[in-house]
Amino acid sequence: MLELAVLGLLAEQPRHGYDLKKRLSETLGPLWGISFGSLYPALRRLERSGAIAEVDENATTPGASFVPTGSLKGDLAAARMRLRPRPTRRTRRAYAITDRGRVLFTELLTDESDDDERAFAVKLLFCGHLDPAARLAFLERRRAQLTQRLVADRKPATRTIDRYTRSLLEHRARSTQHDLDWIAELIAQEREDQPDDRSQGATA
Amino acid sequence: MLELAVLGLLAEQPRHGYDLKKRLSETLGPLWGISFGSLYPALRRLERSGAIAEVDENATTPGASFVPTGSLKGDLAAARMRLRPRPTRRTRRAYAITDRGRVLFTELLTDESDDDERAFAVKLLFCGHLDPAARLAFLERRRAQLTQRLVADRKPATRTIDRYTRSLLEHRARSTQHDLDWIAELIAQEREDQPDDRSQGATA
DNA sequence: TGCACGATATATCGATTCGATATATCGTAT
DNA sequence: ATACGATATATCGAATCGATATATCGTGCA
Repeated sequence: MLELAVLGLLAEQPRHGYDLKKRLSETLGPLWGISFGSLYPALRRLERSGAIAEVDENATTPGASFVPTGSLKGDLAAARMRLRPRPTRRTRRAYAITDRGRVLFTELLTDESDDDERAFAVKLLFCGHLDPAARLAFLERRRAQLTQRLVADRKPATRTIDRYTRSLLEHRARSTQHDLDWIAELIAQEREDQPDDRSQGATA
Repeated sequence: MLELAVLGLLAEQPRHGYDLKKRLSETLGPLWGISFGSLYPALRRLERSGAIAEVDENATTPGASFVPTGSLKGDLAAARMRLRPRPTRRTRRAYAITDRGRVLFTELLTDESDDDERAFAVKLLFCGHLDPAARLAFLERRRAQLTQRLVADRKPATRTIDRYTRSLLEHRARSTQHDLDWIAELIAQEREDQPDDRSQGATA
């Protein structure tokens, strides 16, 4: 999931870790407070797998020039580092998405096997990269999921429940309905933009 | 967090793992799909620390009779197990909360340092165990948190954002407002039940 | 000039949680 | 009998979290 989020942001332009975290936190907000302890390992995983690559931050045309910044930028800093046992880098590392990364991005974005709350939010952020039909399918999938949940929520509890528990359950049901209305509106907007409606036909 | 949830349920009556998971899943629902991979280790942690203890399921008076079920219930099953290298138990293990556990439960329930979405939901489930003043403080804390978030959500985005991102942010703000209304009502109900309002007075 | 301090930035550790998988037991319908 | 689905526990590797450490940058101010 984190990998999808990172790839999605890097698909726009090269960024460094701290920036990625800021963007994701302000957009996903309380739903997913990404931590550095998961972000940096994720970046290393992606780099190892060749989905992203470190780039010179000053490269203005993203994707074009991969200047592998193996050399150093500041001699003083470098000298200081050489004095220490493990020369940990603490200056910016900018990453750009690679062609392999774009393929992976599409795979993760269209993967239907993981569809929890988080996954939906992240995928929605980047569903502009999907073609209209796939995007509609994605939204419909979410709608079905929420409808399903609402059915489960509506059925009265089998056992006696405490006052606060009841309130929580009632609020959850209302929230689900709220989410459902939202998705329905997103779908309506999609259909408006795409009246080309061959309803589930295989005439792609 | 899981520990609080487990202790809260066991405070009502002894239960076994599978049951705990069912209860929590149906109540916390999509917000927190507890997995066995976290539940069973949590049970072992709690048992090691003495917060819970294994009990005979047939014990009708919880907390009174701790019959350590070291002995076996079925000879045939036991015989079958002895034939295997590692006689893993797969029959029910019921646990009951101990006095140590009740202390820990209260500590976790009143701990203000972790207050994310999950923590709020879990604590709400068990806030009936708090005294009215503490419960009100808990709800007020949540209200402040949501109000804070709403302020952050309301401020217009500094940068250009995509259509779907905007929709997500708008929906989030509405959801937060929805949650806030809910909490406000819970608080109102509390004050109704507790008009005894000596505002922060120590006259318990 | 220098230097204190908060914001920016990366890294890492231990613990918790997740998701998948394996396997045993129980109830019941055929 | 026995096949099957629901109940039940256990475990592994990987992802994530939360805390902590440390370096660098920008800015105000003495």
